[in-house]
Amino acid sequence: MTTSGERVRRAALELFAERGFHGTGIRQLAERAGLSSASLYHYMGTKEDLLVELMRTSLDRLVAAADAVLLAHDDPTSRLVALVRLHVTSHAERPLETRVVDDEVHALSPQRRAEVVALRDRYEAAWREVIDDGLAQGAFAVESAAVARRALLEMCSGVARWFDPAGPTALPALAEQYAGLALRLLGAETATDASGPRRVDADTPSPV
Amino acid sequence: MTTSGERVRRAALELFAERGFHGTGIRQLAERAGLSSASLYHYMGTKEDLLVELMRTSLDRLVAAADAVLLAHDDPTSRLVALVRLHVTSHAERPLETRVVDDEVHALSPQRRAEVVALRDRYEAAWREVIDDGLAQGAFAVESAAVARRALLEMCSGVARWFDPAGPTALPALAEQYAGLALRLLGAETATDASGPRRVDADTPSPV
DNA sequence: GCCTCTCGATCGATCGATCGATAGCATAGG
DNA sequence: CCTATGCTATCGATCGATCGATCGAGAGGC
Repeated sequence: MTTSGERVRRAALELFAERGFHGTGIRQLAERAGLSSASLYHYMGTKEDLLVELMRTSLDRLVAAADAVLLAHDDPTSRLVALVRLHVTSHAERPLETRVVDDEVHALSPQRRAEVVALRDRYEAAWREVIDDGLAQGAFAVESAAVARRALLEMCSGVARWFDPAGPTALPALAEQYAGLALRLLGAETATDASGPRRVDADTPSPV
Repeated sequence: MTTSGERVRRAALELFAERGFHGTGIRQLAERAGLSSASLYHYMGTKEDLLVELMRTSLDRLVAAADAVLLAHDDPTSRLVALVRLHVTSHAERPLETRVVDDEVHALSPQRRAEVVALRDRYEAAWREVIDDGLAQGAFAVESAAVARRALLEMCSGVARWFDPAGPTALPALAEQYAGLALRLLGAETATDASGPRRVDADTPSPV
């Protein structure tokens, strides 16, 4: 059984992802959730509160998963592979959440935005640590760690905008491809074979 | 001298990029342009017409520049480097245009969206051709041309969201870095040195 | 006397949000 | 067992504000 509260959140997720926060009206939200617009307010604060809640839920999970990755792995290469798998998998499996998080930050008031951005920064700090360590240890070789990190994050986030579960590439294979692309981009020394996927950490279960 | 029409377009560009299409009101637009909301309509059709015009202008330039790249270069490697330079440079120099194009497509009605998406697809077709050719000729080595193309485009587009002209990396150097990252990601055979920038085509002037 | 440009006033529609009321269900008091 | 009380869930009606857009009018140059 799904509760009305869950239906409200689901409706908001779908509509915010599809039409954007400002493009979604309270009445559309209510209709999608199967409620009147008045009843909506029994399950949420303001419309912005609802958006923040969706973002926080999504980012909390991502941050926790990233922390788990750092705990489960030691060397920068396997950590990076695990982070890429995590990011690609979660963006492909939850495109609505991640699209809302990535695209609707601008709709938040300054205070709420700061809160959400702080969470996002905490997540990206894991990437920063891994890439910096890899550079310091000589496992990676790039001119700028900051540039490489941003390039990698944007590249992996894009998956949420085009991945189709019914498409030619299954998700696990896609995550492996991205891990290989990321290692090559970083100049990882293990990347000598130009075409095959890299199986640095094949027996780790999907962390999301 | 700047005409009122130019000021309207500039205001729309800034506000659509900052607050989004649906987050920008006609009256904000007018205030930023230094006009009344009624006068606005002397220089535009509907608000959506204005958005489409901004997108088309930006995409037309991008498509023309990509076509010029294909004309000016023959082999896939130098073509790809030129495309990356073009994309990164234009996204860094015109972050407002590119953010509007990349983020506000969802605000368009189906017909207008189809028109804009067709333009964007025409641009991306240049990337597809270059990557497919490079794979066929053995210059690149990736599992999936489609995956690599999307990863590259997302990675390069992200520049518009964070590049700071006053930051530590100047734009030409950044474009070179991205060209190097892209070649490594594609498994280009020339990418043997792991750290230095690649100067495959250093004497081509910036095409945007 | 047209043509370009600008504006105040205002249109109907929709916005996010709140109100008081009602129905259903639980639990406690007699 | 009955009913009084209180809590959860729901809604129609409506609030003031703002939305995108239009109107007729005026100002100024050609």
